[in-house]
Amino acid sequence: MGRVQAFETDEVVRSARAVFWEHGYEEASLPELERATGLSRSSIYHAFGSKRGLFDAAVASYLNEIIRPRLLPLNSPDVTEIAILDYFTTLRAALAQPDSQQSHHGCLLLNAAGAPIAHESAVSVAIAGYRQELKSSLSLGIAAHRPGIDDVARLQLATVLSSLVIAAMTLARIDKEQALATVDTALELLNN
Amino acid sequence: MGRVQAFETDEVVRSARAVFWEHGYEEASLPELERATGLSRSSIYHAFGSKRGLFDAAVASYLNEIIRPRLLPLNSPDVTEIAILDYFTTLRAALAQPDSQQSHHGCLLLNAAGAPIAHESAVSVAIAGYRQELKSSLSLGIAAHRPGIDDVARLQLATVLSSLVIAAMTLARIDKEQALATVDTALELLNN
DNA sequence: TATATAGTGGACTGACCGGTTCACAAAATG
DNA sequence: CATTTTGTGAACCGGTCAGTCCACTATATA
Repeated sequence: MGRVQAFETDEVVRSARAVFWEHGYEEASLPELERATGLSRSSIYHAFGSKRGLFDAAVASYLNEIIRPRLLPLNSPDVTEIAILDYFTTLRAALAQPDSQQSHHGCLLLNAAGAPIAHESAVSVAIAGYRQELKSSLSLGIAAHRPGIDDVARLQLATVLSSLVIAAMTLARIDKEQALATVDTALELLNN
Repeated sequence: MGRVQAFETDEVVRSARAVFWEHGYEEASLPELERATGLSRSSIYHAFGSKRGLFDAAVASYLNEIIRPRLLPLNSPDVTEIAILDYFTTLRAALAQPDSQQSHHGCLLLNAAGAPIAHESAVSVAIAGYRQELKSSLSLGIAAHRPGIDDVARLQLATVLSSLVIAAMTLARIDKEQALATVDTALELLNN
């Protein structure tokens, strides 16, 4: 029995995730990934197979650690009446925070949507799935927030709100004011 | 007096625009731009100064030839009651068309929003300006569509509709059904 | 000590990148 | 024909890329 793996895979993936989030898949270089993870390329290739393999792990990490925790309260069996308000308030706070990755780089997945990597089936499926998950979660939050709402109106509002999220994330690295104003519109719609 | 420039600058920029639209700034290579424009790199550099100079011209071309013509009816002094419905119907048709660039690649500017090039001030300013222009135009269309609407509601609806546009464009290269459904939601909101 | 595996560092492969240079050809005018 | 400008093609510069290879070191267990 030989040497045991010394690094934490999740920790390495988090570091790599930050690089992909900032630069995108294509512009994230091996030297930069080496620096961020603290591993040499031999170790990276041994653990993940390829740069693309590391990217796939980063996408999964992003969904599990950044996206889904924020959607959790909406997907809870006892989702509260204000869970959806909290979701947007939390999102707004994240976008407003001066030194957060969300604030500077928007959404890793939505950024990938506009990049060449989106042509990879697995990547576009992941992004499409994220959007559906977002809509579905918001729909549950809307139902809890407005118990009497009919299905058609609820799904429509879910489409609108998820689109406001996408727009805000897209604008995050372009114009902070417009991004925050977009989230504010979501909150206004919910408070009407 | 010597040789006259033989190529049409606008035509060259259109060809280059198609390459940047499909690949993004970073992944658009000089050889690919040479192939698409039919010019050698010497001529490209002579006419545009750099790859970035060509990209800037492509962005201007995109705004002037793709974006603004579609917003024109909304910005007209005698904007019709159904101009905004026409806008979304036309957008939907473009996204539904199997072999159009919009259908395959979404929006050149919004794709750039998630790319490293967005860190260039001039690029992010162009994207922020496009979003404001879109909102402003939609606001005019909303006013014509619903003459009695108050300012607050109109601006809110403009934010919502422009976000639906952004979401649809982002989803265009990811999931055609979701992209079209997003535009449908905009039309439903207007027909309520 | 032997065995087995993780991890490194750097050289290497083969390819490509944006941008520059320049001799030469093409084309327009005088 | 001379002059001037556009446009080409290819070599070149200096650099970078993802991925491979391998001798070597480190580490854990028996």
